[in-house]
Amino acid sequence: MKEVIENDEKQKKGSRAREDYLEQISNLIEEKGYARVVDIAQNLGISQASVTGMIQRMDSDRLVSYEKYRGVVLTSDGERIAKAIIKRHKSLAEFFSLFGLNDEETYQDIEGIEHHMNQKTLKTIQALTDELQRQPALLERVKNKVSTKS
Amino acid sequence: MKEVIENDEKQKKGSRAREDYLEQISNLIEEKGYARVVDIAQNLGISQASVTGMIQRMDSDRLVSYEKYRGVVLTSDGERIAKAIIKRHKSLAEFFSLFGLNDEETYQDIEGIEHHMNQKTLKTIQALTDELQRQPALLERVKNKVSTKS
DNA sequence: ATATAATGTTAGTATAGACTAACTTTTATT
DNA sequence: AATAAAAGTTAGTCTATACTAACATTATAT
Repeated sequence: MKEVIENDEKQKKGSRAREDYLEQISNLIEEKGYARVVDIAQNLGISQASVTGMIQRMDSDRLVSYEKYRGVVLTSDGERIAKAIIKRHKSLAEFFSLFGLNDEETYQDIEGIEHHMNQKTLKTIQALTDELQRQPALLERVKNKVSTKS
Repeated sequence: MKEVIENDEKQKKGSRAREDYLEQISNLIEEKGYARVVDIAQNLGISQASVTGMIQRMDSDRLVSYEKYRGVVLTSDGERIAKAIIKRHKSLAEFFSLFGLNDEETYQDIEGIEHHMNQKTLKTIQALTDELQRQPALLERVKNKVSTKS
């Protein structure tokens, strides 16, 4: 019984949508010092009303702290999740940009992928990035392989 | 007007859930020659009733062809999408298994990731896999880096 | 061939997350 | 301070996808 409730909560806290909100909120606070509904909506490409609804739910889940007409701030849980997702995003972006993959399409890929990557997998990507950065010749060979692929 | 309809259709056909169904159905047909509701449900970890409902919707979308109490088969559209997603799955599985990442956790990662990877990104992964397979020493260096990472 | 088990379907329900329209509050401009 | 614009909220709706319970069909075993 308890198990089920805990699983549900974990599921909710870590949902794709919530992670996207947390990422944007964190970025906005970083950039401008605050996160407004209108900007979150803009960055996520959804309506303001949807954002208001979601941040209310996220407040119930203790991911953010919200007071009507005032801004949103991250709780420690929210902060932790946001940091993790942003770190993943950066690692993936760095990895793909090695190959000149940093257009809009790849950005979409990253946004999709970043939610599904555990620590171990992420570390492998990071190690690979590191190695490729140290070996430009190797990187070139791989890049060449991509363009001449079947 | 037309744009909107086309986008909606594309969205529906390519949804995460539908891709998962197509992948499992294709795998089942490959393995056993047919795809039963009970097996699809089993493989996806959901109820039989949910599968029945979904394959009915997928029949409307022309992703599968379905007749009550008879099996499900893939249409050419379904086949095409299934092939693409399975190819992505295999490429990713091959890549990660290079690093000994092929446990249950990584499998989950792959299932999440495979839906969000365009052709260009996939080719890069494949080229990298190829290069690492040809250079065991390089692979070892990267693997070693992972285990001694901060 | 009938009883039982396995499989499949229907009907009704729930939930997450989006939407629009209408309304309220806050901020900016004169 | 009055008003217009911008931002935020509420209420109600929609869709995708899952669920359970009850029922229907098909397959299996005696």
